[in-house]
Amino acid sequence: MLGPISLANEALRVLVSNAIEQAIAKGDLPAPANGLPAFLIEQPADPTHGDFATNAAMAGARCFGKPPRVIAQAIIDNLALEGSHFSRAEVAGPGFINFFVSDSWFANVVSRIRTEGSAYGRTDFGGGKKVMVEFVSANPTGPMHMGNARGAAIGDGLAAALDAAGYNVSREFLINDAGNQIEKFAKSLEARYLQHFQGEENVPFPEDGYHGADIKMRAEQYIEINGDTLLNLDSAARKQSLVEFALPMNIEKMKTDLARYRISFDRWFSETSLHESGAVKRAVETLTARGFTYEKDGAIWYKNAEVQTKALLAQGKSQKQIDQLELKDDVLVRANGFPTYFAADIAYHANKFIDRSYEKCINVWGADHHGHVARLKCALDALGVGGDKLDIVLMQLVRLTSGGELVRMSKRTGNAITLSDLLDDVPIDAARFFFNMREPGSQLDFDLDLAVEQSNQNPVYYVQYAHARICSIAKNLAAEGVEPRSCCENELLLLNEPEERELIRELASFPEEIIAAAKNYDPARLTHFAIETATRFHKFYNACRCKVNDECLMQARLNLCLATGQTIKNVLTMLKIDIPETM
RNA sequence: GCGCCAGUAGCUCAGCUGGAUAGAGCAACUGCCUUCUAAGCAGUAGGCCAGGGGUUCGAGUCCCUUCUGGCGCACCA
Repeated sequence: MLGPISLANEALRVLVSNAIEQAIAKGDLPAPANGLPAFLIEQPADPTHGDFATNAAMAGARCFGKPPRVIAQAIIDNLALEGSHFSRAEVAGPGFINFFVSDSWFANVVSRIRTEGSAYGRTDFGGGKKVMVEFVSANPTGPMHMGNARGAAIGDGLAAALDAAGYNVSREFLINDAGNQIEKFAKSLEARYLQHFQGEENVPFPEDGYHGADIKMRAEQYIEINGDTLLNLDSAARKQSLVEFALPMNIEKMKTDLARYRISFDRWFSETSLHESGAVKRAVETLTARGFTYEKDGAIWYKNAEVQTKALLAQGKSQKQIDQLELKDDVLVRANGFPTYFAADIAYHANKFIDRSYEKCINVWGADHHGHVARLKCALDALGVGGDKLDIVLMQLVRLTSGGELVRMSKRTGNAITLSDLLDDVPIDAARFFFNMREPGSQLDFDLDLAVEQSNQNPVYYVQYAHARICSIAKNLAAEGVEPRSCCENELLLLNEPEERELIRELASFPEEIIAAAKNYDPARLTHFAIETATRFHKFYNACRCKVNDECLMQARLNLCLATGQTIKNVLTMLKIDIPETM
């Protein structure tokens, strides 16, 4: 089932195509040599230009060898609009053909929303395709930061859009509980532990260690429970005990923070499990068997330069352009026998696509990882997995501002602001909405003051307010004994004020907006839609009263209000934002 | 040096994959509550879409180039 806009689009495409063929058959237009021109159906920004428009006449100017306006008239003369959702068509501007939908189309939109209820907006566009969105995947050695907060909101919003667009979606968090940063974590914990007993000045802190207060806190927590029992152990055993104590606590903290942020993952996937199961080893072996590795300086290397060069040549890049990239090979297994993160990542994605048969995987990454994208995709091709099934959403970083100034540190802790700090200060609704207001690719300034402020400046309240107003209208009418009932088409046809039409038009675009959000990996479309819908409702509210003497008109407007409320509820539910009935 | 992302009103940003007179919000100014929530609405003002070339019926949108900013070019992840 498609949305009302798509249905009209498709119908219109057929009508215009038929009209062109009819015009040619009748001799109104010459038969083109190279087939019919490709044309677009679009929605004009200005409502006086109709509800839909096509550029068919302008697109066909060359192949028909006539001025666009003449072609447009020939198409209109051959249109068969009877029985369609369109009432009339006219030539406009340089040769657009503007179409006006019939009144019944608007009436149908309202009754459709009322019938579909919480399902309105959902389509089967995705055809149940199995997709995964992997997001956050924060380093478990410390607390989550603002970038994770944005990634969390974007990933969850994207997953919601894909779900509503008819995909079978899973949300996943990769726990990087292996590799070098865990070793750094261990060394840092050990140093803090020893410092507690032997004095800070007597125990050097590792230069590349984690200096955050959270490390010290975990060491102290360990001491509180287990005391000085680790002092007599060798370093390896000591570090193991500390990591086994601290890591689960950090992971648990991430889970509670994210739960507070209203995000739940279908799976928390452990990187360690890939090493333990032999999956990483197998991935390296497969690449070796396919001839994509070699040994040098005791390490196993992956022939990245060769594989990527081949891919770039296939894309039409010149050898000279490729030479400038100075592509380098990558280590898969270090000289000390430990696999690199790159090897683990290859194995992880093989696991997603082969072992778990995902048809598409989308990873939300910070922009600082972009250098990794092409490499990983090509490596998956080399492995025979199909790198084109992996898409990466690169998200630019977040800057916090307050009073127009950049905020770098939390006043409370003196450390970088964490997700936990953010959630203490900013309402969850505001945070979720804000982080989904900009497309992932643009840098984001997060204004702390604005997010906290409960005023008209804060768009999330603007949207919620529209819903609360609708609830209030229904409540007031109910108090006078007016209960909503379903309206017949003739009653809904009374909704013909410009503000009513504008509102309905916006509501009708919801399914398409969800599909666009899913297709473009841009959940910001959902917040934009929510704001635009609220705007049109507020305009309608000021122009049209629901409480009127004409019972039919009153019911029709009440139905429109309820349809609007339902739509706002549906979009806010996707974003996991509260839907208050009073404010 | 090479690559990726961006540059639109004083500020924060949209601009529906090339369409008609470039739009919102904030900040400034002017109006609208004895009738469904004024967290709202209506209006005024604000622009060389970073600069320059090109592609075509038509460019903020696509290509080339210069400038500016962010990020990246590890046996880190």
